[in-house]
Order: sequence, then structure tokens, then C-alpha cells
Amino acid sequence: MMHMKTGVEQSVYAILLLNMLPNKAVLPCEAISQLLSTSPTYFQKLLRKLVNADLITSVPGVKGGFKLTKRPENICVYDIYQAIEGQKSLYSSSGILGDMLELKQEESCCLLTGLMDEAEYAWKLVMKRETIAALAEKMKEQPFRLKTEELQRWVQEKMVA
Amino acid sequence: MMHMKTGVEQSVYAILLLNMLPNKAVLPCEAISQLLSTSPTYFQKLLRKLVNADLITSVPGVKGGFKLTKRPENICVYDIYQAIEGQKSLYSSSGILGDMLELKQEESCCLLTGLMDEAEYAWKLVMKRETIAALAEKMKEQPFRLKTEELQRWVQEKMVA
DNA sequence: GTACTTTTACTCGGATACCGTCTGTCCGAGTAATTATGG
DNA sequence: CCATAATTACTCGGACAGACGGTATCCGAGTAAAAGTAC
Repeated sequence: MMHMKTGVEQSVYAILLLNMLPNKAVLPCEAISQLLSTSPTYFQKLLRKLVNADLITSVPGVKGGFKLTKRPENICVYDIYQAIEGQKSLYSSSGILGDMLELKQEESCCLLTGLMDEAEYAWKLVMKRETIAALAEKMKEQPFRLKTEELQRWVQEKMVA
Repeated sequence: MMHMKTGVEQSVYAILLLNMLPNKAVLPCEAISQLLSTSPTYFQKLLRKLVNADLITSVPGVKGGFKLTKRPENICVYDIYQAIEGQKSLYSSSGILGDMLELKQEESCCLLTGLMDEAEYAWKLVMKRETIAALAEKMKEQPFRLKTEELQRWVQEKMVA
């Protein structure tokens, strides 16, 4: 129903978790997926997309796992969205007008494309504003503060190296 | 992949067609779907949604069909989008943060909802700007003008009453 | 010619099927730290 | 003790199954204009 996949939300929280790691430490997929109550094997594929987008780094082998590639100030919600959902537009013309008017292929002729692109741009602009650093700050505020500290301890416990 | 359905685009063009009708005249579903190269029986269900949204009116019986309910200046692209896609948000939290922090149900606790709502608002705002009247004007401009006049004649031919 | 019936051409709405995408699962392969083994 | 081999715990990536939503198809029902029929 034109809905954002849950993978985006999961990825955001995964990155917020990785942001709690001390330098050089990593968190294995298994631990994260357990906290997010999702399937480890599928969640790995999401992490893979984040790796491909150069948002996180993967370390193979025993004591392996994932960690952030960049500073949290340099990761915005849109980056994560794009990594998971790809760069396809929300709208792309099916060429109906072209068929209706029997135009040649080379004449691009959608009355909506320009408008929709603009709308999508406005939408993405808002997602580019919010960074992981800002979200992490919000987690430290009330009423999440206590629980977030608890979460920090959980991360310390599950992390390796 | 988080993509707008083609039904929205088809509906926009259908309404542009209905906008070409003289007063009191209607256009049957069969004719429209034929022009849009889509399945008549399914397209009827789209038209039904537009009727429910009070954008168009249906006339049953022989010489029946569909026509606009409002003036084209009072129909915007967003109205059509909403009629087809419903009013569900692009994003809705799956409550992951709540689970992670083990919060109670009543504490709404999604870090993304506020941001995403704002983004969606910006997106819809652009779609609310463009009216059917404006799109119809664009069709009368070059390089569509000649073909649009041809389309007008086609509508005259297929309309009833 | 008028009243009534039948036909016809539409809309209405439910049931169902197909297909692509998202999610979930399984498996074999790669990698590197740890442990075991042999001298 | 040191070098090498085996084990272990991860990531990597492909293949495949299940669920779900959008699209498409079929059917019977409702509705009203047109056509046919009876008197």
C-alpha cells in the first residue's frame, strides 16, 4: 500500500546500536537481530546493504561483526533509507500519456513526472535533516534515558574486541 | 519497492479525460480503459474509489458512465492519490524501539514517526498544488496541442447523453 | 398511441487467480581468531 | 616453546519458500434507457 519497509526502521535502530560501540569494537549480526526481534539470516542481508552503501563496515571471522564507517553526525536517515530501498523514485511514469497521444518514444510526455519528482525531493529533504547523532541525543533525553543506559550496558556485554 | 501504484497515474489521466466532457455528458468505463490500455473490470474498481472520494459521479444503466463531480480547479493530484492509495501513511512505526527499551504500550516511542510525518507532509503539499485544471492547460500547450485536440474529438465520439 | 414487458448496456461488488516484492529460511563458502597437535 | 593443523564463530551470497498487496478476470445483481408487444 505504498508503505516504507520495516527494514528501514530496523536499520536505523541497528545503526543507533552500532553508534553505542566504543572505538574498534564490533557487534555481530546475531546480537542485533536478537534485540530487534527479527530473523538473523534476513537481517544480515539488510546489514549487507548498509555495508554496500558504506555506512557500516563488516569484519569477518571469529570476533567479527559490524561497526559504523562514519561519524554519527555524517549519517542521516535518508542515507539509510536509500541504502535499503535503493534509489528508485517513488513515482515513475508508465508512459500512459505517450500511448494516449500516440507519441514517439523519444518525446518524454508525462504530466506528473516533474511534479512528483519535486514532491519526492521535498520528502527526502526532511529525511536528510535528521542525523544519527541527533537521534542518539533524543534517546538520552527523558523518558528514554534510563532505558537507554540499560541498552548501552547490553551493547558493552554483547560487543567483541 | 515503495513505489506508487500505476492506478494513481491511470486515475489522473482518466479524470483529465472526464474533464473534456461537455456538461451532463458521461463516459463509460469501457471507453476509458480502452484508451488507457488497461483491464476494464479492474479499472472499474479504480473508478469506484474515485466515486467514493466524491471526485467523480457514476450513472448506471444504458447511456451510463462517469463524469466529474467537481470543477477541475477544485481537484488536485493529491485528491486522486488519496482516493486510490487510501490515507495510510508512507511510514508507520513497527514499535521496535518500544520493544528494545521494553516500554509499556501507552508510551509512544518512535524516534522516526515525527520526522517521517513531516517528510510526508512536505511531499503531499507539492501534490496538493497541482490541479486538474492546470494539468489540462499543460496538455493544450506544445508539443501536445495537436494530439490533445485529437483526443478531444475521440471523447466527443465515445461519450453518451 | 399508450401501457406493459423484454432486451440491452451500463454500473456495482464479491470471489478468485496471478504475479512481483518483502520477509524468512537454508545451505555452502570465505575468513580469521582460537584451540589442538607434533616435534 | 614454536610451528602447523583443526576447530570455531563469524560474514558472504545464492537459492528457495511463504505471505502479502496490486493487478486482472469472472460472475451474478442492480439500474435505466431503448426496443418490442398488446390492446
